[in-house]
Amino acid sequence: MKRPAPAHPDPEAIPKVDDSTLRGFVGYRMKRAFNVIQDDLSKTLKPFELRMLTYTALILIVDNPGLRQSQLADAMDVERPNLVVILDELERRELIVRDRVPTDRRAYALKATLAGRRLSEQAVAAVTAHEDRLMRGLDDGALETLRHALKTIEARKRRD
Amino acid sequence: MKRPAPAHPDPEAIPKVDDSTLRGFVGYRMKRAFNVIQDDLSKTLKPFELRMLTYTALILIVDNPGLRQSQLADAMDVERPNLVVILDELERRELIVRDRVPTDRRAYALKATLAGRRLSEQAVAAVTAHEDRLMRGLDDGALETLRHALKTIEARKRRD
DNA sequence: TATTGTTATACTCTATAACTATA
DNA sequence: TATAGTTATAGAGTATAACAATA
Repeated sequence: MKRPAPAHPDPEAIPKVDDSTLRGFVGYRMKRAFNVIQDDLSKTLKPFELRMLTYTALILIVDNPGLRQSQLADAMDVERPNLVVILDELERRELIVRDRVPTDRRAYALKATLAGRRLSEQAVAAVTAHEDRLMRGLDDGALETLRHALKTIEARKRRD
Repeated sequence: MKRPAPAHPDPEAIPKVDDSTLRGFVGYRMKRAFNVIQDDLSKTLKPFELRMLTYTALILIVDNPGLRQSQLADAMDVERPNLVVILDELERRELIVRDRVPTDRRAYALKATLAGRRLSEQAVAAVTAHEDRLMRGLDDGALETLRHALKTIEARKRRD
């Protein structure tokens, strides 16, 4: 019986889409690179039932005990309302607590529980392995230049 | 022995949130840098009533006349259904047309109209200026290293 | 049977306005 | 009045299943 033709019998038969105009832009390349990182990060965090946002929030709370929600929202560059559901999820899983601040009863002091600190430790180890995997092929000099370039771009942030 | 001298003796100076753990990850820096690029790009494209996705689609259609929707979706790394509304918008604005392919009546050959080519030309010029602004401060060597690093990361894409 | 484009749907991320309880 | 956290809501972006027309 006739087998269906192989997907790519001839490399010339599948003309690659020309994205040379877009390739000229760092933003285009960064979006594509970040998509790869994000995809791999999601898979890395899956076993811990964490997403990028819940992971980021957890680490920042572990590293900054007593943080207010508004400070965390500011640090994460998200609006306050969007943080609520993220913290609800971490609190429900008993990874963090929202302690009332005695001196300002409007605010909460965010703290990680022991379980939260343990999970963050494991997650950081997994994400470190994920980064090592993705950055393989870049030497120390290239990595340092990359970090510096990203910091420079971040510093161009508009506040209008 | 120097004390860490505060920039100005401001008692209201809020302590910065410590994100040193996250700063260790390129992914975190890239998300923050990309947010800045995306914000600025949105403002840059606003006068043309384009978003990142409609802009990307338009450029690829201009540069690849006759492209199929499935090829474009593949090139843009989006699922086919999500492309439909993007193309609907470009078609409604008469920037592109969906021509039937005579040899395969299931498919559409995407082509930019004259208006589409003109708009894409203007948009590319504006985005070029936006990139020049954002990348200011990076010398040619750093930029080249950045491009290469992003390509290397993109190439780590998983296909599972 | 497989593929192209489509519809319907759902989930995540993000942004704004308005509310509450404090200050 | 102003601020911290919340609720409600809406708009993007993304992913999957299922369908009609065509191969």
